[in-house]
Amino acid sequence: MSDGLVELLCRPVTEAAIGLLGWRLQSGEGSATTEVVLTEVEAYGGASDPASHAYRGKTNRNASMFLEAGALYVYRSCGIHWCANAVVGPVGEGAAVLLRAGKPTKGRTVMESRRGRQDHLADGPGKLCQAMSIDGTHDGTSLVDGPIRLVPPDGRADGFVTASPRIGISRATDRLWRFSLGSTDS
DNA sequence: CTATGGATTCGCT
DNA sequence: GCGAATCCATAGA
Repeated sequence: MSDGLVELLCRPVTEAAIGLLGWRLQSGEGSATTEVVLTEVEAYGGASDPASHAYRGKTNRNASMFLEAGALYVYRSCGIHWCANAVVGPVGEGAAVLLRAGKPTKGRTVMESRRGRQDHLADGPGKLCQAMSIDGTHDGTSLVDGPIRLVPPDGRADGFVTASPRIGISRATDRLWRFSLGSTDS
């Protein structure tokens, strides 16, 4: 059932990140429903990951990162764009999976309208949030039962998983914790 | 209290 | 390919 998500997110952060590939991120309702298939994620550990916001401990800003698995952690990058993370592990762990990019499957027109563009609707963390209409008000909400939902892949995920260095950070770049899903259908 | 940096994106050359 | 735009929390004195 819906507990599949929580079970997945209770596994080690790298496995959870890989497992999340192919899942569908859903937001909105009715005609405004938007849905993307996750094609790119990044794993972020807790205190042992220098690149993680949770590295220096729990703060007001990243408090949601320390919630239980299945919570949504939204933060602001460079004060302009929003980035969405799925919290991983037990309460207090501080691990999360950054949802970097996705492929629009539903509500594409709505996304185009929100983004004001026809291309690159959700191929970046900030773009993904804008396309899905995720902002600070969704910080700390549940991905199982909330405005932003994560639902299992319909069938088996086609394609292959590629591991590569994380992007946009200055520390621990040697960890191949960025996972992208190469689809067989392009 | 003031200074600095960040998991980004967009536009121009 | 490179630089600018922009908000807030943390660190230091």
